[in-house]
Amino acid sequence: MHGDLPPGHALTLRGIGKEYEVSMTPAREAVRRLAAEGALTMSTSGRISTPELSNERIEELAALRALIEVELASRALPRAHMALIDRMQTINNAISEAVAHRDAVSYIRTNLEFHRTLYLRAQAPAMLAMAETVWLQMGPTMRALYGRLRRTDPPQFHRLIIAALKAGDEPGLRLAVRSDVTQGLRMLAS
Amino acid sequence: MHGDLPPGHALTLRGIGKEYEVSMTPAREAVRRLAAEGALTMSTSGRISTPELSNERIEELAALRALIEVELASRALPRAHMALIDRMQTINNAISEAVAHRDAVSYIRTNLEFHRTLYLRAQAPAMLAMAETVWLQMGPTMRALYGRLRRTDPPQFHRLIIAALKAGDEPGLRLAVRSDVTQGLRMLAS
DNA sequence: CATTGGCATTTGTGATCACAAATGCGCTGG
DNA sequence: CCAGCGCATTTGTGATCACAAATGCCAATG
Repeated sequence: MHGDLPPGHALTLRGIGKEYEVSMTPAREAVRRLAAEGALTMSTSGRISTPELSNERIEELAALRALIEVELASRALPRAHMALIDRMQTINNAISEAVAHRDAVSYIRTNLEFHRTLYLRAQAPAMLAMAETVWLQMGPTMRALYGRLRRTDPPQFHRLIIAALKAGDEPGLRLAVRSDVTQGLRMLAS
Repeated sequence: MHGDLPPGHALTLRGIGKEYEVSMTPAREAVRRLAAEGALTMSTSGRISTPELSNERIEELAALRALIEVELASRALPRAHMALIDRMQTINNAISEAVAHRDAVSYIRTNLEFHRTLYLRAQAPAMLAMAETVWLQMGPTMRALYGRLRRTDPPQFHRLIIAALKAGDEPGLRLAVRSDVTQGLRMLAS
């Protein structure tokens, strides 16, 4: 989810088991679960690797993020008090730091933390789980995308999200979240 | 997914293994995967059962269905030719049959087949997978809901969906799908 | 130099087992 | 008759193993 692995990275059950000091059995369960969620792909012969997403698949996942996360943000809005917004601003500073250090993994992790902090307030665990499943599928691809990118400025739409939250502006929040979530697509196109 | 099991139904690895003539190992993998997708729940001690959904959770899953399936229908609309609509009408007749026989499992299965037939045309596998994950979570609950229901008429909104498809009416299709998907909530309220 | 053939190695699969914890049933005592 | 206790049974966990298939390397050949 955090982009620790690049797309197409191969994994083995014995390797995972050794890494976490367990036998093949727990490693297999974890892998099968992640494969079911789309976080890993298994070839017909059972080989395990991180997914290499086609552009169509990326567009689809971005559309799913837009659908689900806009709804989550909308549901969180009435419950978003100043303490929450402050916390999001703190996380946003950490994102700037990660961007400045060109640390893709930190960037992805703090960026997702920013979103999750808001969505937790929506009190909608099933929706949040869906959103996280999408994040899981995009992890390696986001690493590749952000790694390719040469940017030094923090995400502009996060400021819009925070502003909309402060103003209680629901349409503005929906637009800001949709824009933020879809911005990765523009990177892809360029 | 099809409501073969009622909510809260307990399962054991050894029982599943015996039922499908395999050892505990494949049974465990299947159970862990289904648990990860929310189709089964595992207690803290690892006991397995079908989920008993709270009303809040049902509302959330219905909202997810509305979000995702409306999008799928919208994407399928431009590709929905007459052969597809004919097939959907045939399936709709099978639904009427299932309703007449008060067969909850057949009803659920054919109803989902109706939706899947349309959504397959959207060429959006990730979205369809998401929708099916939601279906999976609702299976036992749908069985309980439809089993409680005493109805003899087929779903009214399916006719609206077909009409909107024929007319190429996208807003109408979105509304019809949303209504159809959300109707189960009304059963719950009554 | 590229391609094909074969072989050693790697790798996932499913079964089995020992173990510990949880469960549930029957018994006892009030 | 009911509540509480204790033990036999059930149940999930993780390790290990045998096996078959796939993989990849290396050499032989055109």
